[in-house]
Formats: sequence, C-alpha cells, structure tokens
Amino acid sequence: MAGKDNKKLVAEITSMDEDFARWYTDIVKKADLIDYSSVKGCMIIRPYGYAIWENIQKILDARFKETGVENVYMPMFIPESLLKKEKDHVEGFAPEVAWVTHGGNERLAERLCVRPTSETLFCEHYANIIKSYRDLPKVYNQWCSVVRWEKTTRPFLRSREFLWQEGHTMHRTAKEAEERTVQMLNVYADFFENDLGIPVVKGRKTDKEKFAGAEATYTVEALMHDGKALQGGTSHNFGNGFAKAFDIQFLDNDNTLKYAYETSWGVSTRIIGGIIMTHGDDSGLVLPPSVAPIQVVVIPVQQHKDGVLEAAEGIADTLKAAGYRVKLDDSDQSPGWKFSEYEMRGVPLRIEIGPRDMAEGKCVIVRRDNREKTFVSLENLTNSVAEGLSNLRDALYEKALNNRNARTFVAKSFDELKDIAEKESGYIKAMWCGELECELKLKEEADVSSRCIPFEGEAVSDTCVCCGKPAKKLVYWGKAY
RNA sequence: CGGGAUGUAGCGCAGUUGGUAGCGCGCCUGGUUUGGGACCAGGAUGUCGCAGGUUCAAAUCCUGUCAUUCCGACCA
Repeated sequence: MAGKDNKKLVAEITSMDEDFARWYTDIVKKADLIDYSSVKGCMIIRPYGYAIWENIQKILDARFKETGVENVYMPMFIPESLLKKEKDHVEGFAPEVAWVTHGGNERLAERLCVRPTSETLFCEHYANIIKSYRDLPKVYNQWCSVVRWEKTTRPFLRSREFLWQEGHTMHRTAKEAEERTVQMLNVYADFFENDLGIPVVKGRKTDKEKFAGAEATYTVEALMHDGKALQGGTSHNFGNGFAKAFDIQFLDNDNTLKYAYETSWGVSTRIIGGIIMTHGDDSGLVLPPSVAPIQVVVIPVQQHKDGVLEAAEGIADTLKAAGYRVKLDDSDQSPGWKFSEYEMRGVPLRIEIGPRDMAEGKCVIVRRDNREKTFVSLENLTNSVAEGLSNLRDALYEKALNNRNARTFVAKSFDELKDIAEKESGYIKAMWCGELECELKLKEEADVSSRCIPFEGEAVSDTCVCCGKPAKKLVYWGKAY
C-alpha cells in the first residue's frame, strides 16, 4: 500500500481547473519539454520539446517555400545606430533589448544590441541589393532565436531568448505588400486550425496593440482552456515607412525612384505553449498528430511470452513503413507505468498488444484524448491508425472550439462588459468607436485589452461600448498571455 | 519593478535549542513479474542555490545575491 501511495506521488500533477498556472508549469517539466538554465527566462528545450518545434518548422517551412519564400541567416547583433533608424520601432523595443558593450576586455566603440527582431538588419541589406523593380519582390525568412529582456518569464510563453521564424519581404507596390501580409496570416491560420486543431480568430490589431513601426498588424488569436487569449502569430504591413528610414529605393519601369513596401511575419516557440494550454488535460500533454514527436506508441503486454515482442515489432515496422512516427517501448517498466508515461507526454495513439489480442489477430488502439479503446485487426492496422489520428485531430479542434464558443460573450454596454469581465474568462465581443481613450478606459476599469478587430463578424450594436458614440468596429476584448 | 512563497541526492520532501545530513520514489546489480504507474534482496549518489559574515562549530543565525514560483504593474 505504501508503494502505491508513492507511485501516485510521482504521477501527480496539479488539476488544471484548480490552478491552471501551476498545471502548466507541471506539464512543461513532467512531459520533459524543457529544463531551466541558470539564467532567468532562458530555458533548455529538451529533445522531446525540441522535436515538437522541429515538426512545426518542417510543416511551416514547406508552406512558406510554396509561396516563394527563401531562407537566409542574418547576424544576431545590431549596432545601436542601426536600431535607432526607425523611431517608432526603437521606442517599442528599447526597454527590453540586451546590449553587448565589450569584446574581450575592450569596450566597443558602439554598443551592439542582441536582436529582439531583425527588421533593421533586413532593411539595411535590402537597401544594398534592391536597385530596380526587377529586383522585387524579395521574400526572405530566417529561423533563429531572438532576445527580449522580459521581466516576468514563463516557459514557452514569455522567455528572454526564444526561437522563431521571421519573414521580411519587400514589394514594388502597396497592394502587393498587403496581399503578402494577408497571405502569410492565412498560412498561419491554416496551420493553427488544420494542423494543430486550434481554432483562431483572424483580425487586425488596434493602433495601440500593433507592432512598433507597422502600419497594420494582423493576428491570429487563440483562446486557451482557461479563457485567456494567446496571440498565435502576427503579420505586419509596414507600408514604406521603413523603406524611407532605410532608404530602400528602386527604379521603376517609368524611370522614377520609388520606395519599396515591406512586410514581416512571425511565429515562435510560444506555439508550443498554445498547444499545451489548448489541448492538455489532467493526465498531461495532448499533442496534435501533425507535430507529435511520437504519433503512435506500441506497448507490448507480457512481452516475454512467445511472439509478443515480435508482434509488437511487426506493428511498429508496419506503421513506420507507412510513414508514421512510431516508438516501440519494450523496456522493463510495467505496462501501467508506460500507459501513464505516454499519456503525460501526449502521444496521440497507443497500441497495446498481448497474448489475448494475438490469439484473435488483433491489437488495441487507445486514443489519448478520450482514452477510447478499439480492438482492430492487424490486417487493418494502417487504416485504423490513420483514422484514429484523423479523428483525434478533429476531436481536439471540436473541443477547443466548444470551449471558445462557451467563453465568447457579447456586451452592449459598459456595465455589461465590466460585469462579464469580472465574472467570466474569455472573449467579449463589443463595439468600439476607434478612440484610444476608450481602449485605455476598458483596460483601466474592466482590465481587458483589445485582442483584435476580426475580419469576419457582425456588428453586435451601433454604438461604442465605452463612450456611446456611433461605432462600426467589432472588437474581441479579453485578457491575454 | 513591487509584494508573498520556495531553494537540502535525478524527483518529492524531512532535518528540533547551531554539533558536519536523512526518508520515499527514481537509479545500479541479481531474481521474480507484466492488460492502468509490480515485488524481493543487495548497492551507489550531496560543496545543503551562490558569496560573505557571526561562532570553537552553520543546512540551521545575519547580510547580500542568483534562480524558481504565485499575485500585481509593465509588455514587440
């Protein structure tokens, strides 16, 4: 009995509905995604966590390239003078940049900032290589890490160094830049919804919330299990503001000099935090099959008995040959231990095979999300796995969507909004006049920020929820990570 | 950046009025087991977060610092 209690201790994680914050950090550690380093806010991404990121990279990188993106690598240091070239941009980032002041023992003539984002570097380079309209468009992306010296940090959600991709493009016309901005936002939205099973709201950020130096920022917003919003990815249209600051001009076919139009767009390892907080449960992580490092784990039961291990190997080989990421766990741990372990790690499907199944030419497939068991014949295995993974993705999406719907509210008056903000956690749809003053007041008095002005969505009333003046903009308000 | 909590073996923790560190799990060896975190026997593992200070003596008291975490403020 004593042994049993101890085992329970090992497996225990905080219940997500009792303490979501603690549940999150438990999962991140116990699913072996990260470890802490000795520098605040700088985390070690462990093999299992990094494998998720690699899968995210693989999928997105391929999608980017389908749209003509080329990958490059920019330096990690930005001279102070270069960072300062665009006023809004430097003001936005200055409070959280890390500086390099010395090389060895010698003080540098000009200090260098560790990139918090690379607009300035791309612009400097583009100014050098863009001369003619024939040089456009330029559609570059880089996968790298950036540094932002955050005060409060949380694994994946807010760290001082994080991995991301940043695409930076230059275009001949404003129209083309706008199209690229929307195109990349759609790539993100599709990835979130179809690959990760995370429903998103596509929309535009208010001026207050948009990227420093951008003309327009578009965003995909996801709602987490606890009702807080997470900005999943952003796509910015800079117009030609940066081009003017960095003198990126080209000679057009009418023989006049014109400024180029710029966009940038990015997603980061924060996505992993989003996956955890959208799909996870009290048994641990639940990973969408598209990015799960292990899609199917095969667990032999009574593996020492004749033929069991061979049958399990056969199953693993069959599935590997069909292109799935499969792990056969033939370690000495008890089956029960393995079940719990792979549930903690969020493996979408588990296959159990033991003497009883073998006698019937079958195995058991268990889904991670609902623990539903199905007995399937070995001949049909590949189809059953395909179906299981696909159904699981759909179920994850469905569940997340239901959560979002249940947590989406409508407010027509200020009092109503305030009341909802106090009692509920989620999105509040309400009209807004467009004035910063009202946005600040809602933040101040109702503690909600504007998440986005959705591309799709009907007006819920005619007047601003705050000041009562005529309003046409629908805004999703909420609390964000 | 402000307030609270924590830091002792890989993990979870105990350690009394200061006397030089212990428990469970895990790990290693051997054996028995295996359909929801198995069992027996034997074994290994510590600059007590770090740096100062007080003391004959510090995990324990004092100061500083770093990290984790929660709440708040801030937040491309």
